[in-house]
This record gives sequence, structure tokens and C-alpha cells, in this order.
Amino acid sequence: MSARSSLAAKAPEERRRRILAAAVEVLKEKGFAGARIADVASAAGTSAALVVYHFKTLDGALAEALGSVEDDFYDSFSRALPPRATAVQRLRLLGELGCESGPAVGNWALWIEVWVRALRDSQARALRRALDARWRQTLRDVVDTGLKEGSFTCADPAAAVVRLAALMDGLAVQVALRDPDVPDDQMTRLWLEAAAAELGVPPKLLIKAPRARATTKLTRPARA
Amino acid sequence: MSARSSLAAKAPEERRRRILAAAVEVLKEKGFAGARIADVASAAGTSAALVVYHFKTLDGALAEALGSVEDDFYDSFSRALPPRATAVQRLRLLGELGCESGPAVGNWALWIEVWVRALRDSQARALRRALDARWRQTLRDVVDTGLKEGSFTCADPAAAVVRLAALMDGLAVQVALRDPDVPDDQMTRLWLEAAAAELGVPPKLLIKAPRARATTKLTRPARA
DNA sequence: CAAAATCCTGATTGGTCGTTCAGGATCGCA
DNA sequence: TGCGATCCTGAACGACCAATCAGGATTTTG
Repeated sequence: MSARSSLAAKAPEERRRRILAAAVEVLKEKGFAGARIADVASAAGTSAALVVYHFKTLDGALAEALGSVEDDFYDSFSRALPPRATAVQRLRLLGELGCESGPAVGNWALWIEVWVRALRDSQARALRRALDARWRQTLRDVVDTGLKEGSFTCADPAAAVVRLAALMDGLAVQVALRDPDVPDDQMTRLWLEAAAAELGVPPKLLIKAPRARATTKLTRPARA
Repeated sequence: MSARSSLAAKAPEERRRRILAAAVEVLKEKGFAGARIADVASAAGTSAALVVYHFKTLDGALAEALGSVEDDFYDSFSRALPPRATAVQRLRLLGELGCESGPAVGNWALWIEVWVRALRDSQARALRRALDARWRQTLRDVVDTGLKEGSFTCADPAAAVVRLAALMDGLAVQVALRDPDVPDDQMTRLWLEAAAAELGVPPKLLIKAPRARATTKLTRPARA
């Protein structure tokens, strides 16, 4: 348990992190079903045995990798969103943020992987539940703000939030599977239009030119 | 190749069908990743070797099982839907049909399985594409009918259809994963409300008491 | 009714992979 | 400097499982 706290000797921890990152990468590429311990090892530039040394088992490693994804998401949410802004602005940001987390290779694919996993594994189910709950709450906060501001109109906010979250998942599936009817550059627009309708906002307020300004990075930090 | 066409000797074909049905069942229960050749065999009440005898390989069996699901779906679509009816009635039927294909054990789970599979397997991708295209087309037909009738209003039917289809997928994920925020008995209502909004129909026309009449079976024939 | 084709099975095999193991390197610490 | 803990590795083990095989039963056909 006692951590090696000396200065120039965090190599092991660093290695551990690298393995975790490698595991995430492998999950995106091959999915749970195709992820071999050797893949993770070689992606991390180490031996298979080391993976097992740090994480007791392969499943353990993958599970912890998923956990790290959760952390990344939480981080990027809070980092990207909550400066002072109107509900409309925040809603648009949310739409862009959510929709753009996909196209970057394999991100949405990873979610689908988590879903299947969650069908049978309680840990994965818990992870998804947590992330989804948080995402819906974020959405809900924005909706409530808009209602208070008077810029939104919505008879049943709870239902609207559930629908908007589900719609994003559904669109994500089509995009991840490269459905020709749902090109990824249309996803944001499709979602924002629905949001506009659900919340009684004039669509023009939400949907501008796809790329209006680039003051701060709207794209996700790095991975996840 | 010459089929045994004699009268009382379709046992082999019947056996083959049973294996296929068993494969579908196993897919629902354990998914692609967990499906063992022995599972299919025992579920069908035969030996593992026979599965391989009929279908060259396990993947072959699972792929063909998926195909049979496609057929079943096509059948149930056309059987359940198209008597003479107003667009509003048909839309409601579509919502109920689509949403209710889930709760029956593992049906939506099977779709999620297909999605992951489709991420990497082109055959599964083709299957999903075909089913989705057909589903969207069915929806589209109803929408067009409604527009012609004058009972629907919709600026962008194509987008509306994509959104409604995606919404159903997204809701299905929550239901399949037993998300407490999306109880399965609410799914139909949530979807129909969205449809009402997208198509400018007064919600009351679409959503009645959950179970108004039971003239004909609205529930799916059997499986799939 | 025989020969041939089809159908079916239990036992075996060959390969893949997660995990273990024994030992070697490196580091923290006294 | 030396000792114990931590970190790391290649090699070997063993479980699991898809696919093969050799042969037996049953059906079709000529």
C-alpha cells in the first residue's frame, strides 16, 4: 500500500497509467470481445504478464479502463461547460459537445461496447447508469435554467430530457455504424432541432453556421 | 444439393430450423461473445457436431440466425400493419409495435448485440442497414400519408423520420438496460409524444389509455 | 434390395489465450 | 553497502472450445 513517493521514481505508476490508456484504445479498436491481454500489453509497450501484475485479471484491467473513461468524461464536462452563459448558449454547447464526442475514432463505438457489456455485467451497468444520470442532470439543469429565464417552454421537462438524451444515443448508433442516412456532420443539427422543438426555442437561435467562431476549443480535450 | 422431397421425411430440415431458432435464443441470452457452439446444440437438443454439419461454422450459424430474424421482422411488419387505416392510427400502431418488440425477453438486447457486431462485421452491418432502412421507410410512408391527408404538419419529413427512428433506438437502449428513469411501460408514451410533436398532431389523438381495445393481437407473433 | 447419398454422433485434435511461476532487475531505506 | 520490497519478464501450464474425423444409422434411388 505504501506508495513510492520519491521524486524521480514514478515510473511504475506511469506505466500503469499507460496500460490503462492502452486498454481504452484496444477497447475502442477491438471491443470487449476482441480485446486480448497481449493487445493491451503491446499497445502499452510491455509484457502481458505485467498487465496481470498490475491488474489482477484482464477483466479487471478493462473494468478499470472503463472507470478511467468515466473520470475523463466528468472532467471534460465540467471543464467545457459552465462559464456564465444563457440557457440557449449552453444548450447549443451541450449539443455540440455531446455529438462531437463521437466521430473521433471509436468514441461512440466504445459506448455501444459498454451497452452490450452492461447487458450482463453489473459493473458496466453501473458505469453507464452513472454517466447517463450525470448527463441527463446536466441537461436538466440547462432546461431548468431556460425555463426560469423564460427562454424555454416545456410542459414536461423530465420527459423532454429523457427523450433528448435517448435521441442522442440513437443518433450516435447510426453515426457509429456509418449509416448513410445519418451523416455525422448532420447529427448536431438533427439533435439541436429536436431540442429546439422540445423546449420551444426558435431553431434559428440554436443552429447557426456549423462553425461560427472558434474562441475556445469545443472539441473534447483528447480522448474518451 | 438435391433436396429430399419425399413426404414424411422433412426431419432434417426441421432439425435445421430448430438449430436456427436455438441460435437466436442463445444470442439473446448470451450474446455473440458468449455464444458457444455447445449452447446452441443443447438448446436445440442435438450434438455440437450437427451444428457444424449444417452450418459450416459457428459464425455461419449465428449469421444465418440473424438472417432468420430479419425475415421474421419483415413478416411481422407487413402482417401487423397495413390494413386500411388513417395515418394517425397507423402511426400509433407503429409506435406500439416498435416499442413493444423490446420488453419480451432479450429482443432489444439482441439489437444491441447486432450493433456491436456491426461495428466490425460487414454482414451484421448490412443486416442492420436493411432493417433500419425498411423501418424508416415504413415510418416515412405513414408520414407521407398523413401529410397528404392533411392530418400531419412537418417542415422536414426526412429529418423527422430519422429522428423518430433514432429516438426509438435510444429509448430502447435505456429500456434494455433497465434504466430506472425510463421504465419500459413509459417508452411508448415517450415516443408517441415525440411523434406527435414532430408531426404536429395533437398528442391526445395518439396517446390513449395504454390498452384501449384488444381486437387483434398487437403483440408480436412469437419471437424476434 | 443393394449402392449411394445424406444425416448424425462421440471422441479427438489443434490452437488460442488467460493466468501462473521462478527468477532477474531496480528501487527505497537504514 | 546491503537487505527487503517492489517491479518486471519469458517461458510454461492448463482450460476452453471450434472444428475434424471415422464410423454408424437412415433415407433415397436405380
